[in-house]
Amino acid sequence: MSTIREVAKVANVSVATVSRVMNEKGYVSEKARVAVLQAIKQLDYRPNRVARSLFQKRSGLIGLIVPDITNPYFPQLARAVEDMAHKHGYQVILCNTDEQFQKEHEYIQSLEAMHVDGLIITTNYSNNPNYETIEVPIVALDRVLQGAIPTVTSNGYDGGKKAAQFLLDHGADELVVISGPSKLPTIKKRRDGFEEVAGKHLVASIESPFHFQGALDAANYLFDHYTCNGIFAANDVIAAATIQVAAERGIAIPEQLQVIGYDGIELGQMISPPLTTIAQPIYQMGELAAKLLIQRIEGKEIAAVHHELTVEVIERETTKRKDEQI
Amino acid sequence: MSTIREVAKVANVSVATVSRVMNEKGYVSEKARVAVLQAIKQLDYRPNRVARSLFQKRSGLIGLIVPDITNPYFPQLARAVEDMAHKHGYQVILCNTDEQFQKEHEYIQSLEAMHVDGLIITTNYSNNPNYETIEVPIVALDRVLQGAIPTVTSNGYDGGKKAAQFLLDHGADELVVISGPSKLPTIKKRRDGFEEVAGKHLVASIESPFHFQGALDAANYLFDHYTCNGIFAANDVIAAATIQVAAERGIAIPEQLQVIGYDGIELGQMISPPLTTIAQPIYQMGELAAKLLIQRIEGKEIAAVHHELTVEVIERETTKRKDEQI
DNA sequence: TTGTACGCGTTATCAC
DNA sequence: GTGATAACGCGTACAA
Repeated sequence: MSTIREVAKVANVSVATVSRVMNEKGYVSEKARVAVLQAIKQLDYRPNRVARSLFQKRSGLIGLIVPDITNPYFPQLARAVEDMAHKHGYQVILCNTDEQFQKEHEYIQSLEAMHVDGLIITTNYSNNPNYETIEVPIVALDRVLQGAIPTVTSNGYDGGKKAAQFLLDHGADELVVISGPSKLPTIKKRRDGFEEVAGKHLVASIESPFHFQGALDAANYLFDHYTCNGIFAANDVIAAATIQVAAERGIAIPEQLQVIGYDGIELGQMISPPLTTIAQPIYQMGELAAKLLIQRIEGKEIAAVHHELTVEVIERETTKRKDEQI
Repeated sequence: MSTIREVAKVANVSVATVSRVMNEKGYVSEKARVAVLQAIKQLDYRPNRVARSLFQKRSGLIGLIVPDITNPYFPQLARAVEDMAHKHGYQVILCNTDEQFQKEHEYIQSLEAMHVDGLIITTNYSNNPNYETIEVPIVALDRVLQGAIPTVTSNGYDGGKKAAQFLLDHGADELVVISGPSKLPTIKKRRDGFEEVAGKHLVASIESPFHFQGALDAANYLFDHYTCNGIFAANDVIAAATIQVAAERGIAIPEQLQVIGYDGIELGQMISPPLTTIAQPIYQMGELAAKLLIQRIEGKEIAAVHHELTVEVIERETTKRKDEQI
């Protein structure tokens, strides 16, 4: 890899001139310009981003911290973040915390030490007081962080209410919610909204991990202990596990049991029957988070507001048709 | 963020001493050591990785280039790579090429310019002659690159053969393979293996994109033009789409049609009926690729060999039981 | 219009 | 044992 000095030598100018040509700053004669351009091409010169970062104190890197990349929700989010970042000339460093506080902490330290320009965080631990001490700009995505940190989520409370209303409207009257870990505020809201509308029709409210294997256990527990005809799962993976277990037990969906998920990931279309779900605008959420972050990075003061995007029901085949319910 | 100079000042020593303490190199008196440690703690000093990279010419970063992170196969791979990298003190930069040559090229340039220590590449374009000119160590994962580049794949040829044999053994005698883009050598092998064993039982061989939507189209095309009772899909996503379309058309699986996928991603367990598939050792592949890369980075000369891991059939419910077939 | 020289934060090589 | 000091490659005052 050649350096700016070699280019200067080949072009018979000084490094300053090369730099000026590269960054299109300051005056440089046409003759020098073409000589430099020529030399750059000849040597396949690309500026060393490390040295540049050191000087400029910006790295062009955005850290994206997710709890579990094998949960398909996060790749879709990551994809949106990456697209937007790429569009603005940033690169994304993706880190997996495994839901472990320790790993999250390590990654944040590490990313700060490598001078990322900003951080998008989709994990949170209520007992973590550190976010306020982080010097780089942060945006929280899908989860809510303490402190004055801009946040992007979907309206889970409304989503929960819509799910309950939808099930009731379609003839289910014994409702269950399989929530995720309720220590996550965004998750708790989904359950709260659901329970409020479900009212006296609520049969049970249980918790499940987000990963498929754990959700299978939760679903088995549910069917062992309760009977119901309408289930709201806190995410689509849990819904898929629920459907899987129902199928094993010979419970007909949607005839005997209606299921509605949350997220709107592609998985919902892949399973049979295709999943009715409360869809978050995942791509927009990722884009918005990235956009907010980049604005902050580039100096615009943005309010530490909470952006709560609306969700909508996508009706597929794990719920009854309106005309079937009668 | 405080610098080494500030630490030196607080501890009343020179920066050299601080550096020695940090890196545990060279002699330093116990008294100086505790003073430095004390100062480091007090200032919450962490060395600037950018400056360190500039000097050492290593960044502690590994670039991982994938074609599509929303295809669940790649997150599982990424997860393995990341775990192994993390274990050795490296961080992973994940980049999405969208199967576009242009983006891949940009990312590689960019990653080189930021002095990543190595590259793991899971995309390839037969018309890309550039890999040989890249200066950092490279390992190819799941795809085969030209030039003397170590490669990790699964034995797709054997996988294809196993799939055909399995279908034949379970009573299917009109076989179809829905392959992925055949310009990818690893994909082509799966098809070749299948076709060889299928022999005169092969009814059709069609191609499909890897993403779900495209695979739906391919499956519809298939059912419009051919009849068959055994399908081998080049990956699990295509298999899921095929099953979806079959369900829509009222084709009973596995009674009328048996389906076998390839990959062994978690999705296979999530769909109904659960998917019989040729499982790659995904996690091991990711680990191995990362391990090979790190070995090369750290100076060990490793042969540019092709590591081809074995695959195995995971029998689930999209194929008939042996005892049912009669 | 162009070149010299310095600083960014770190590590390594010398003298002391 | 320890402290100056010279790199690493880049960008930019400032002088020419």
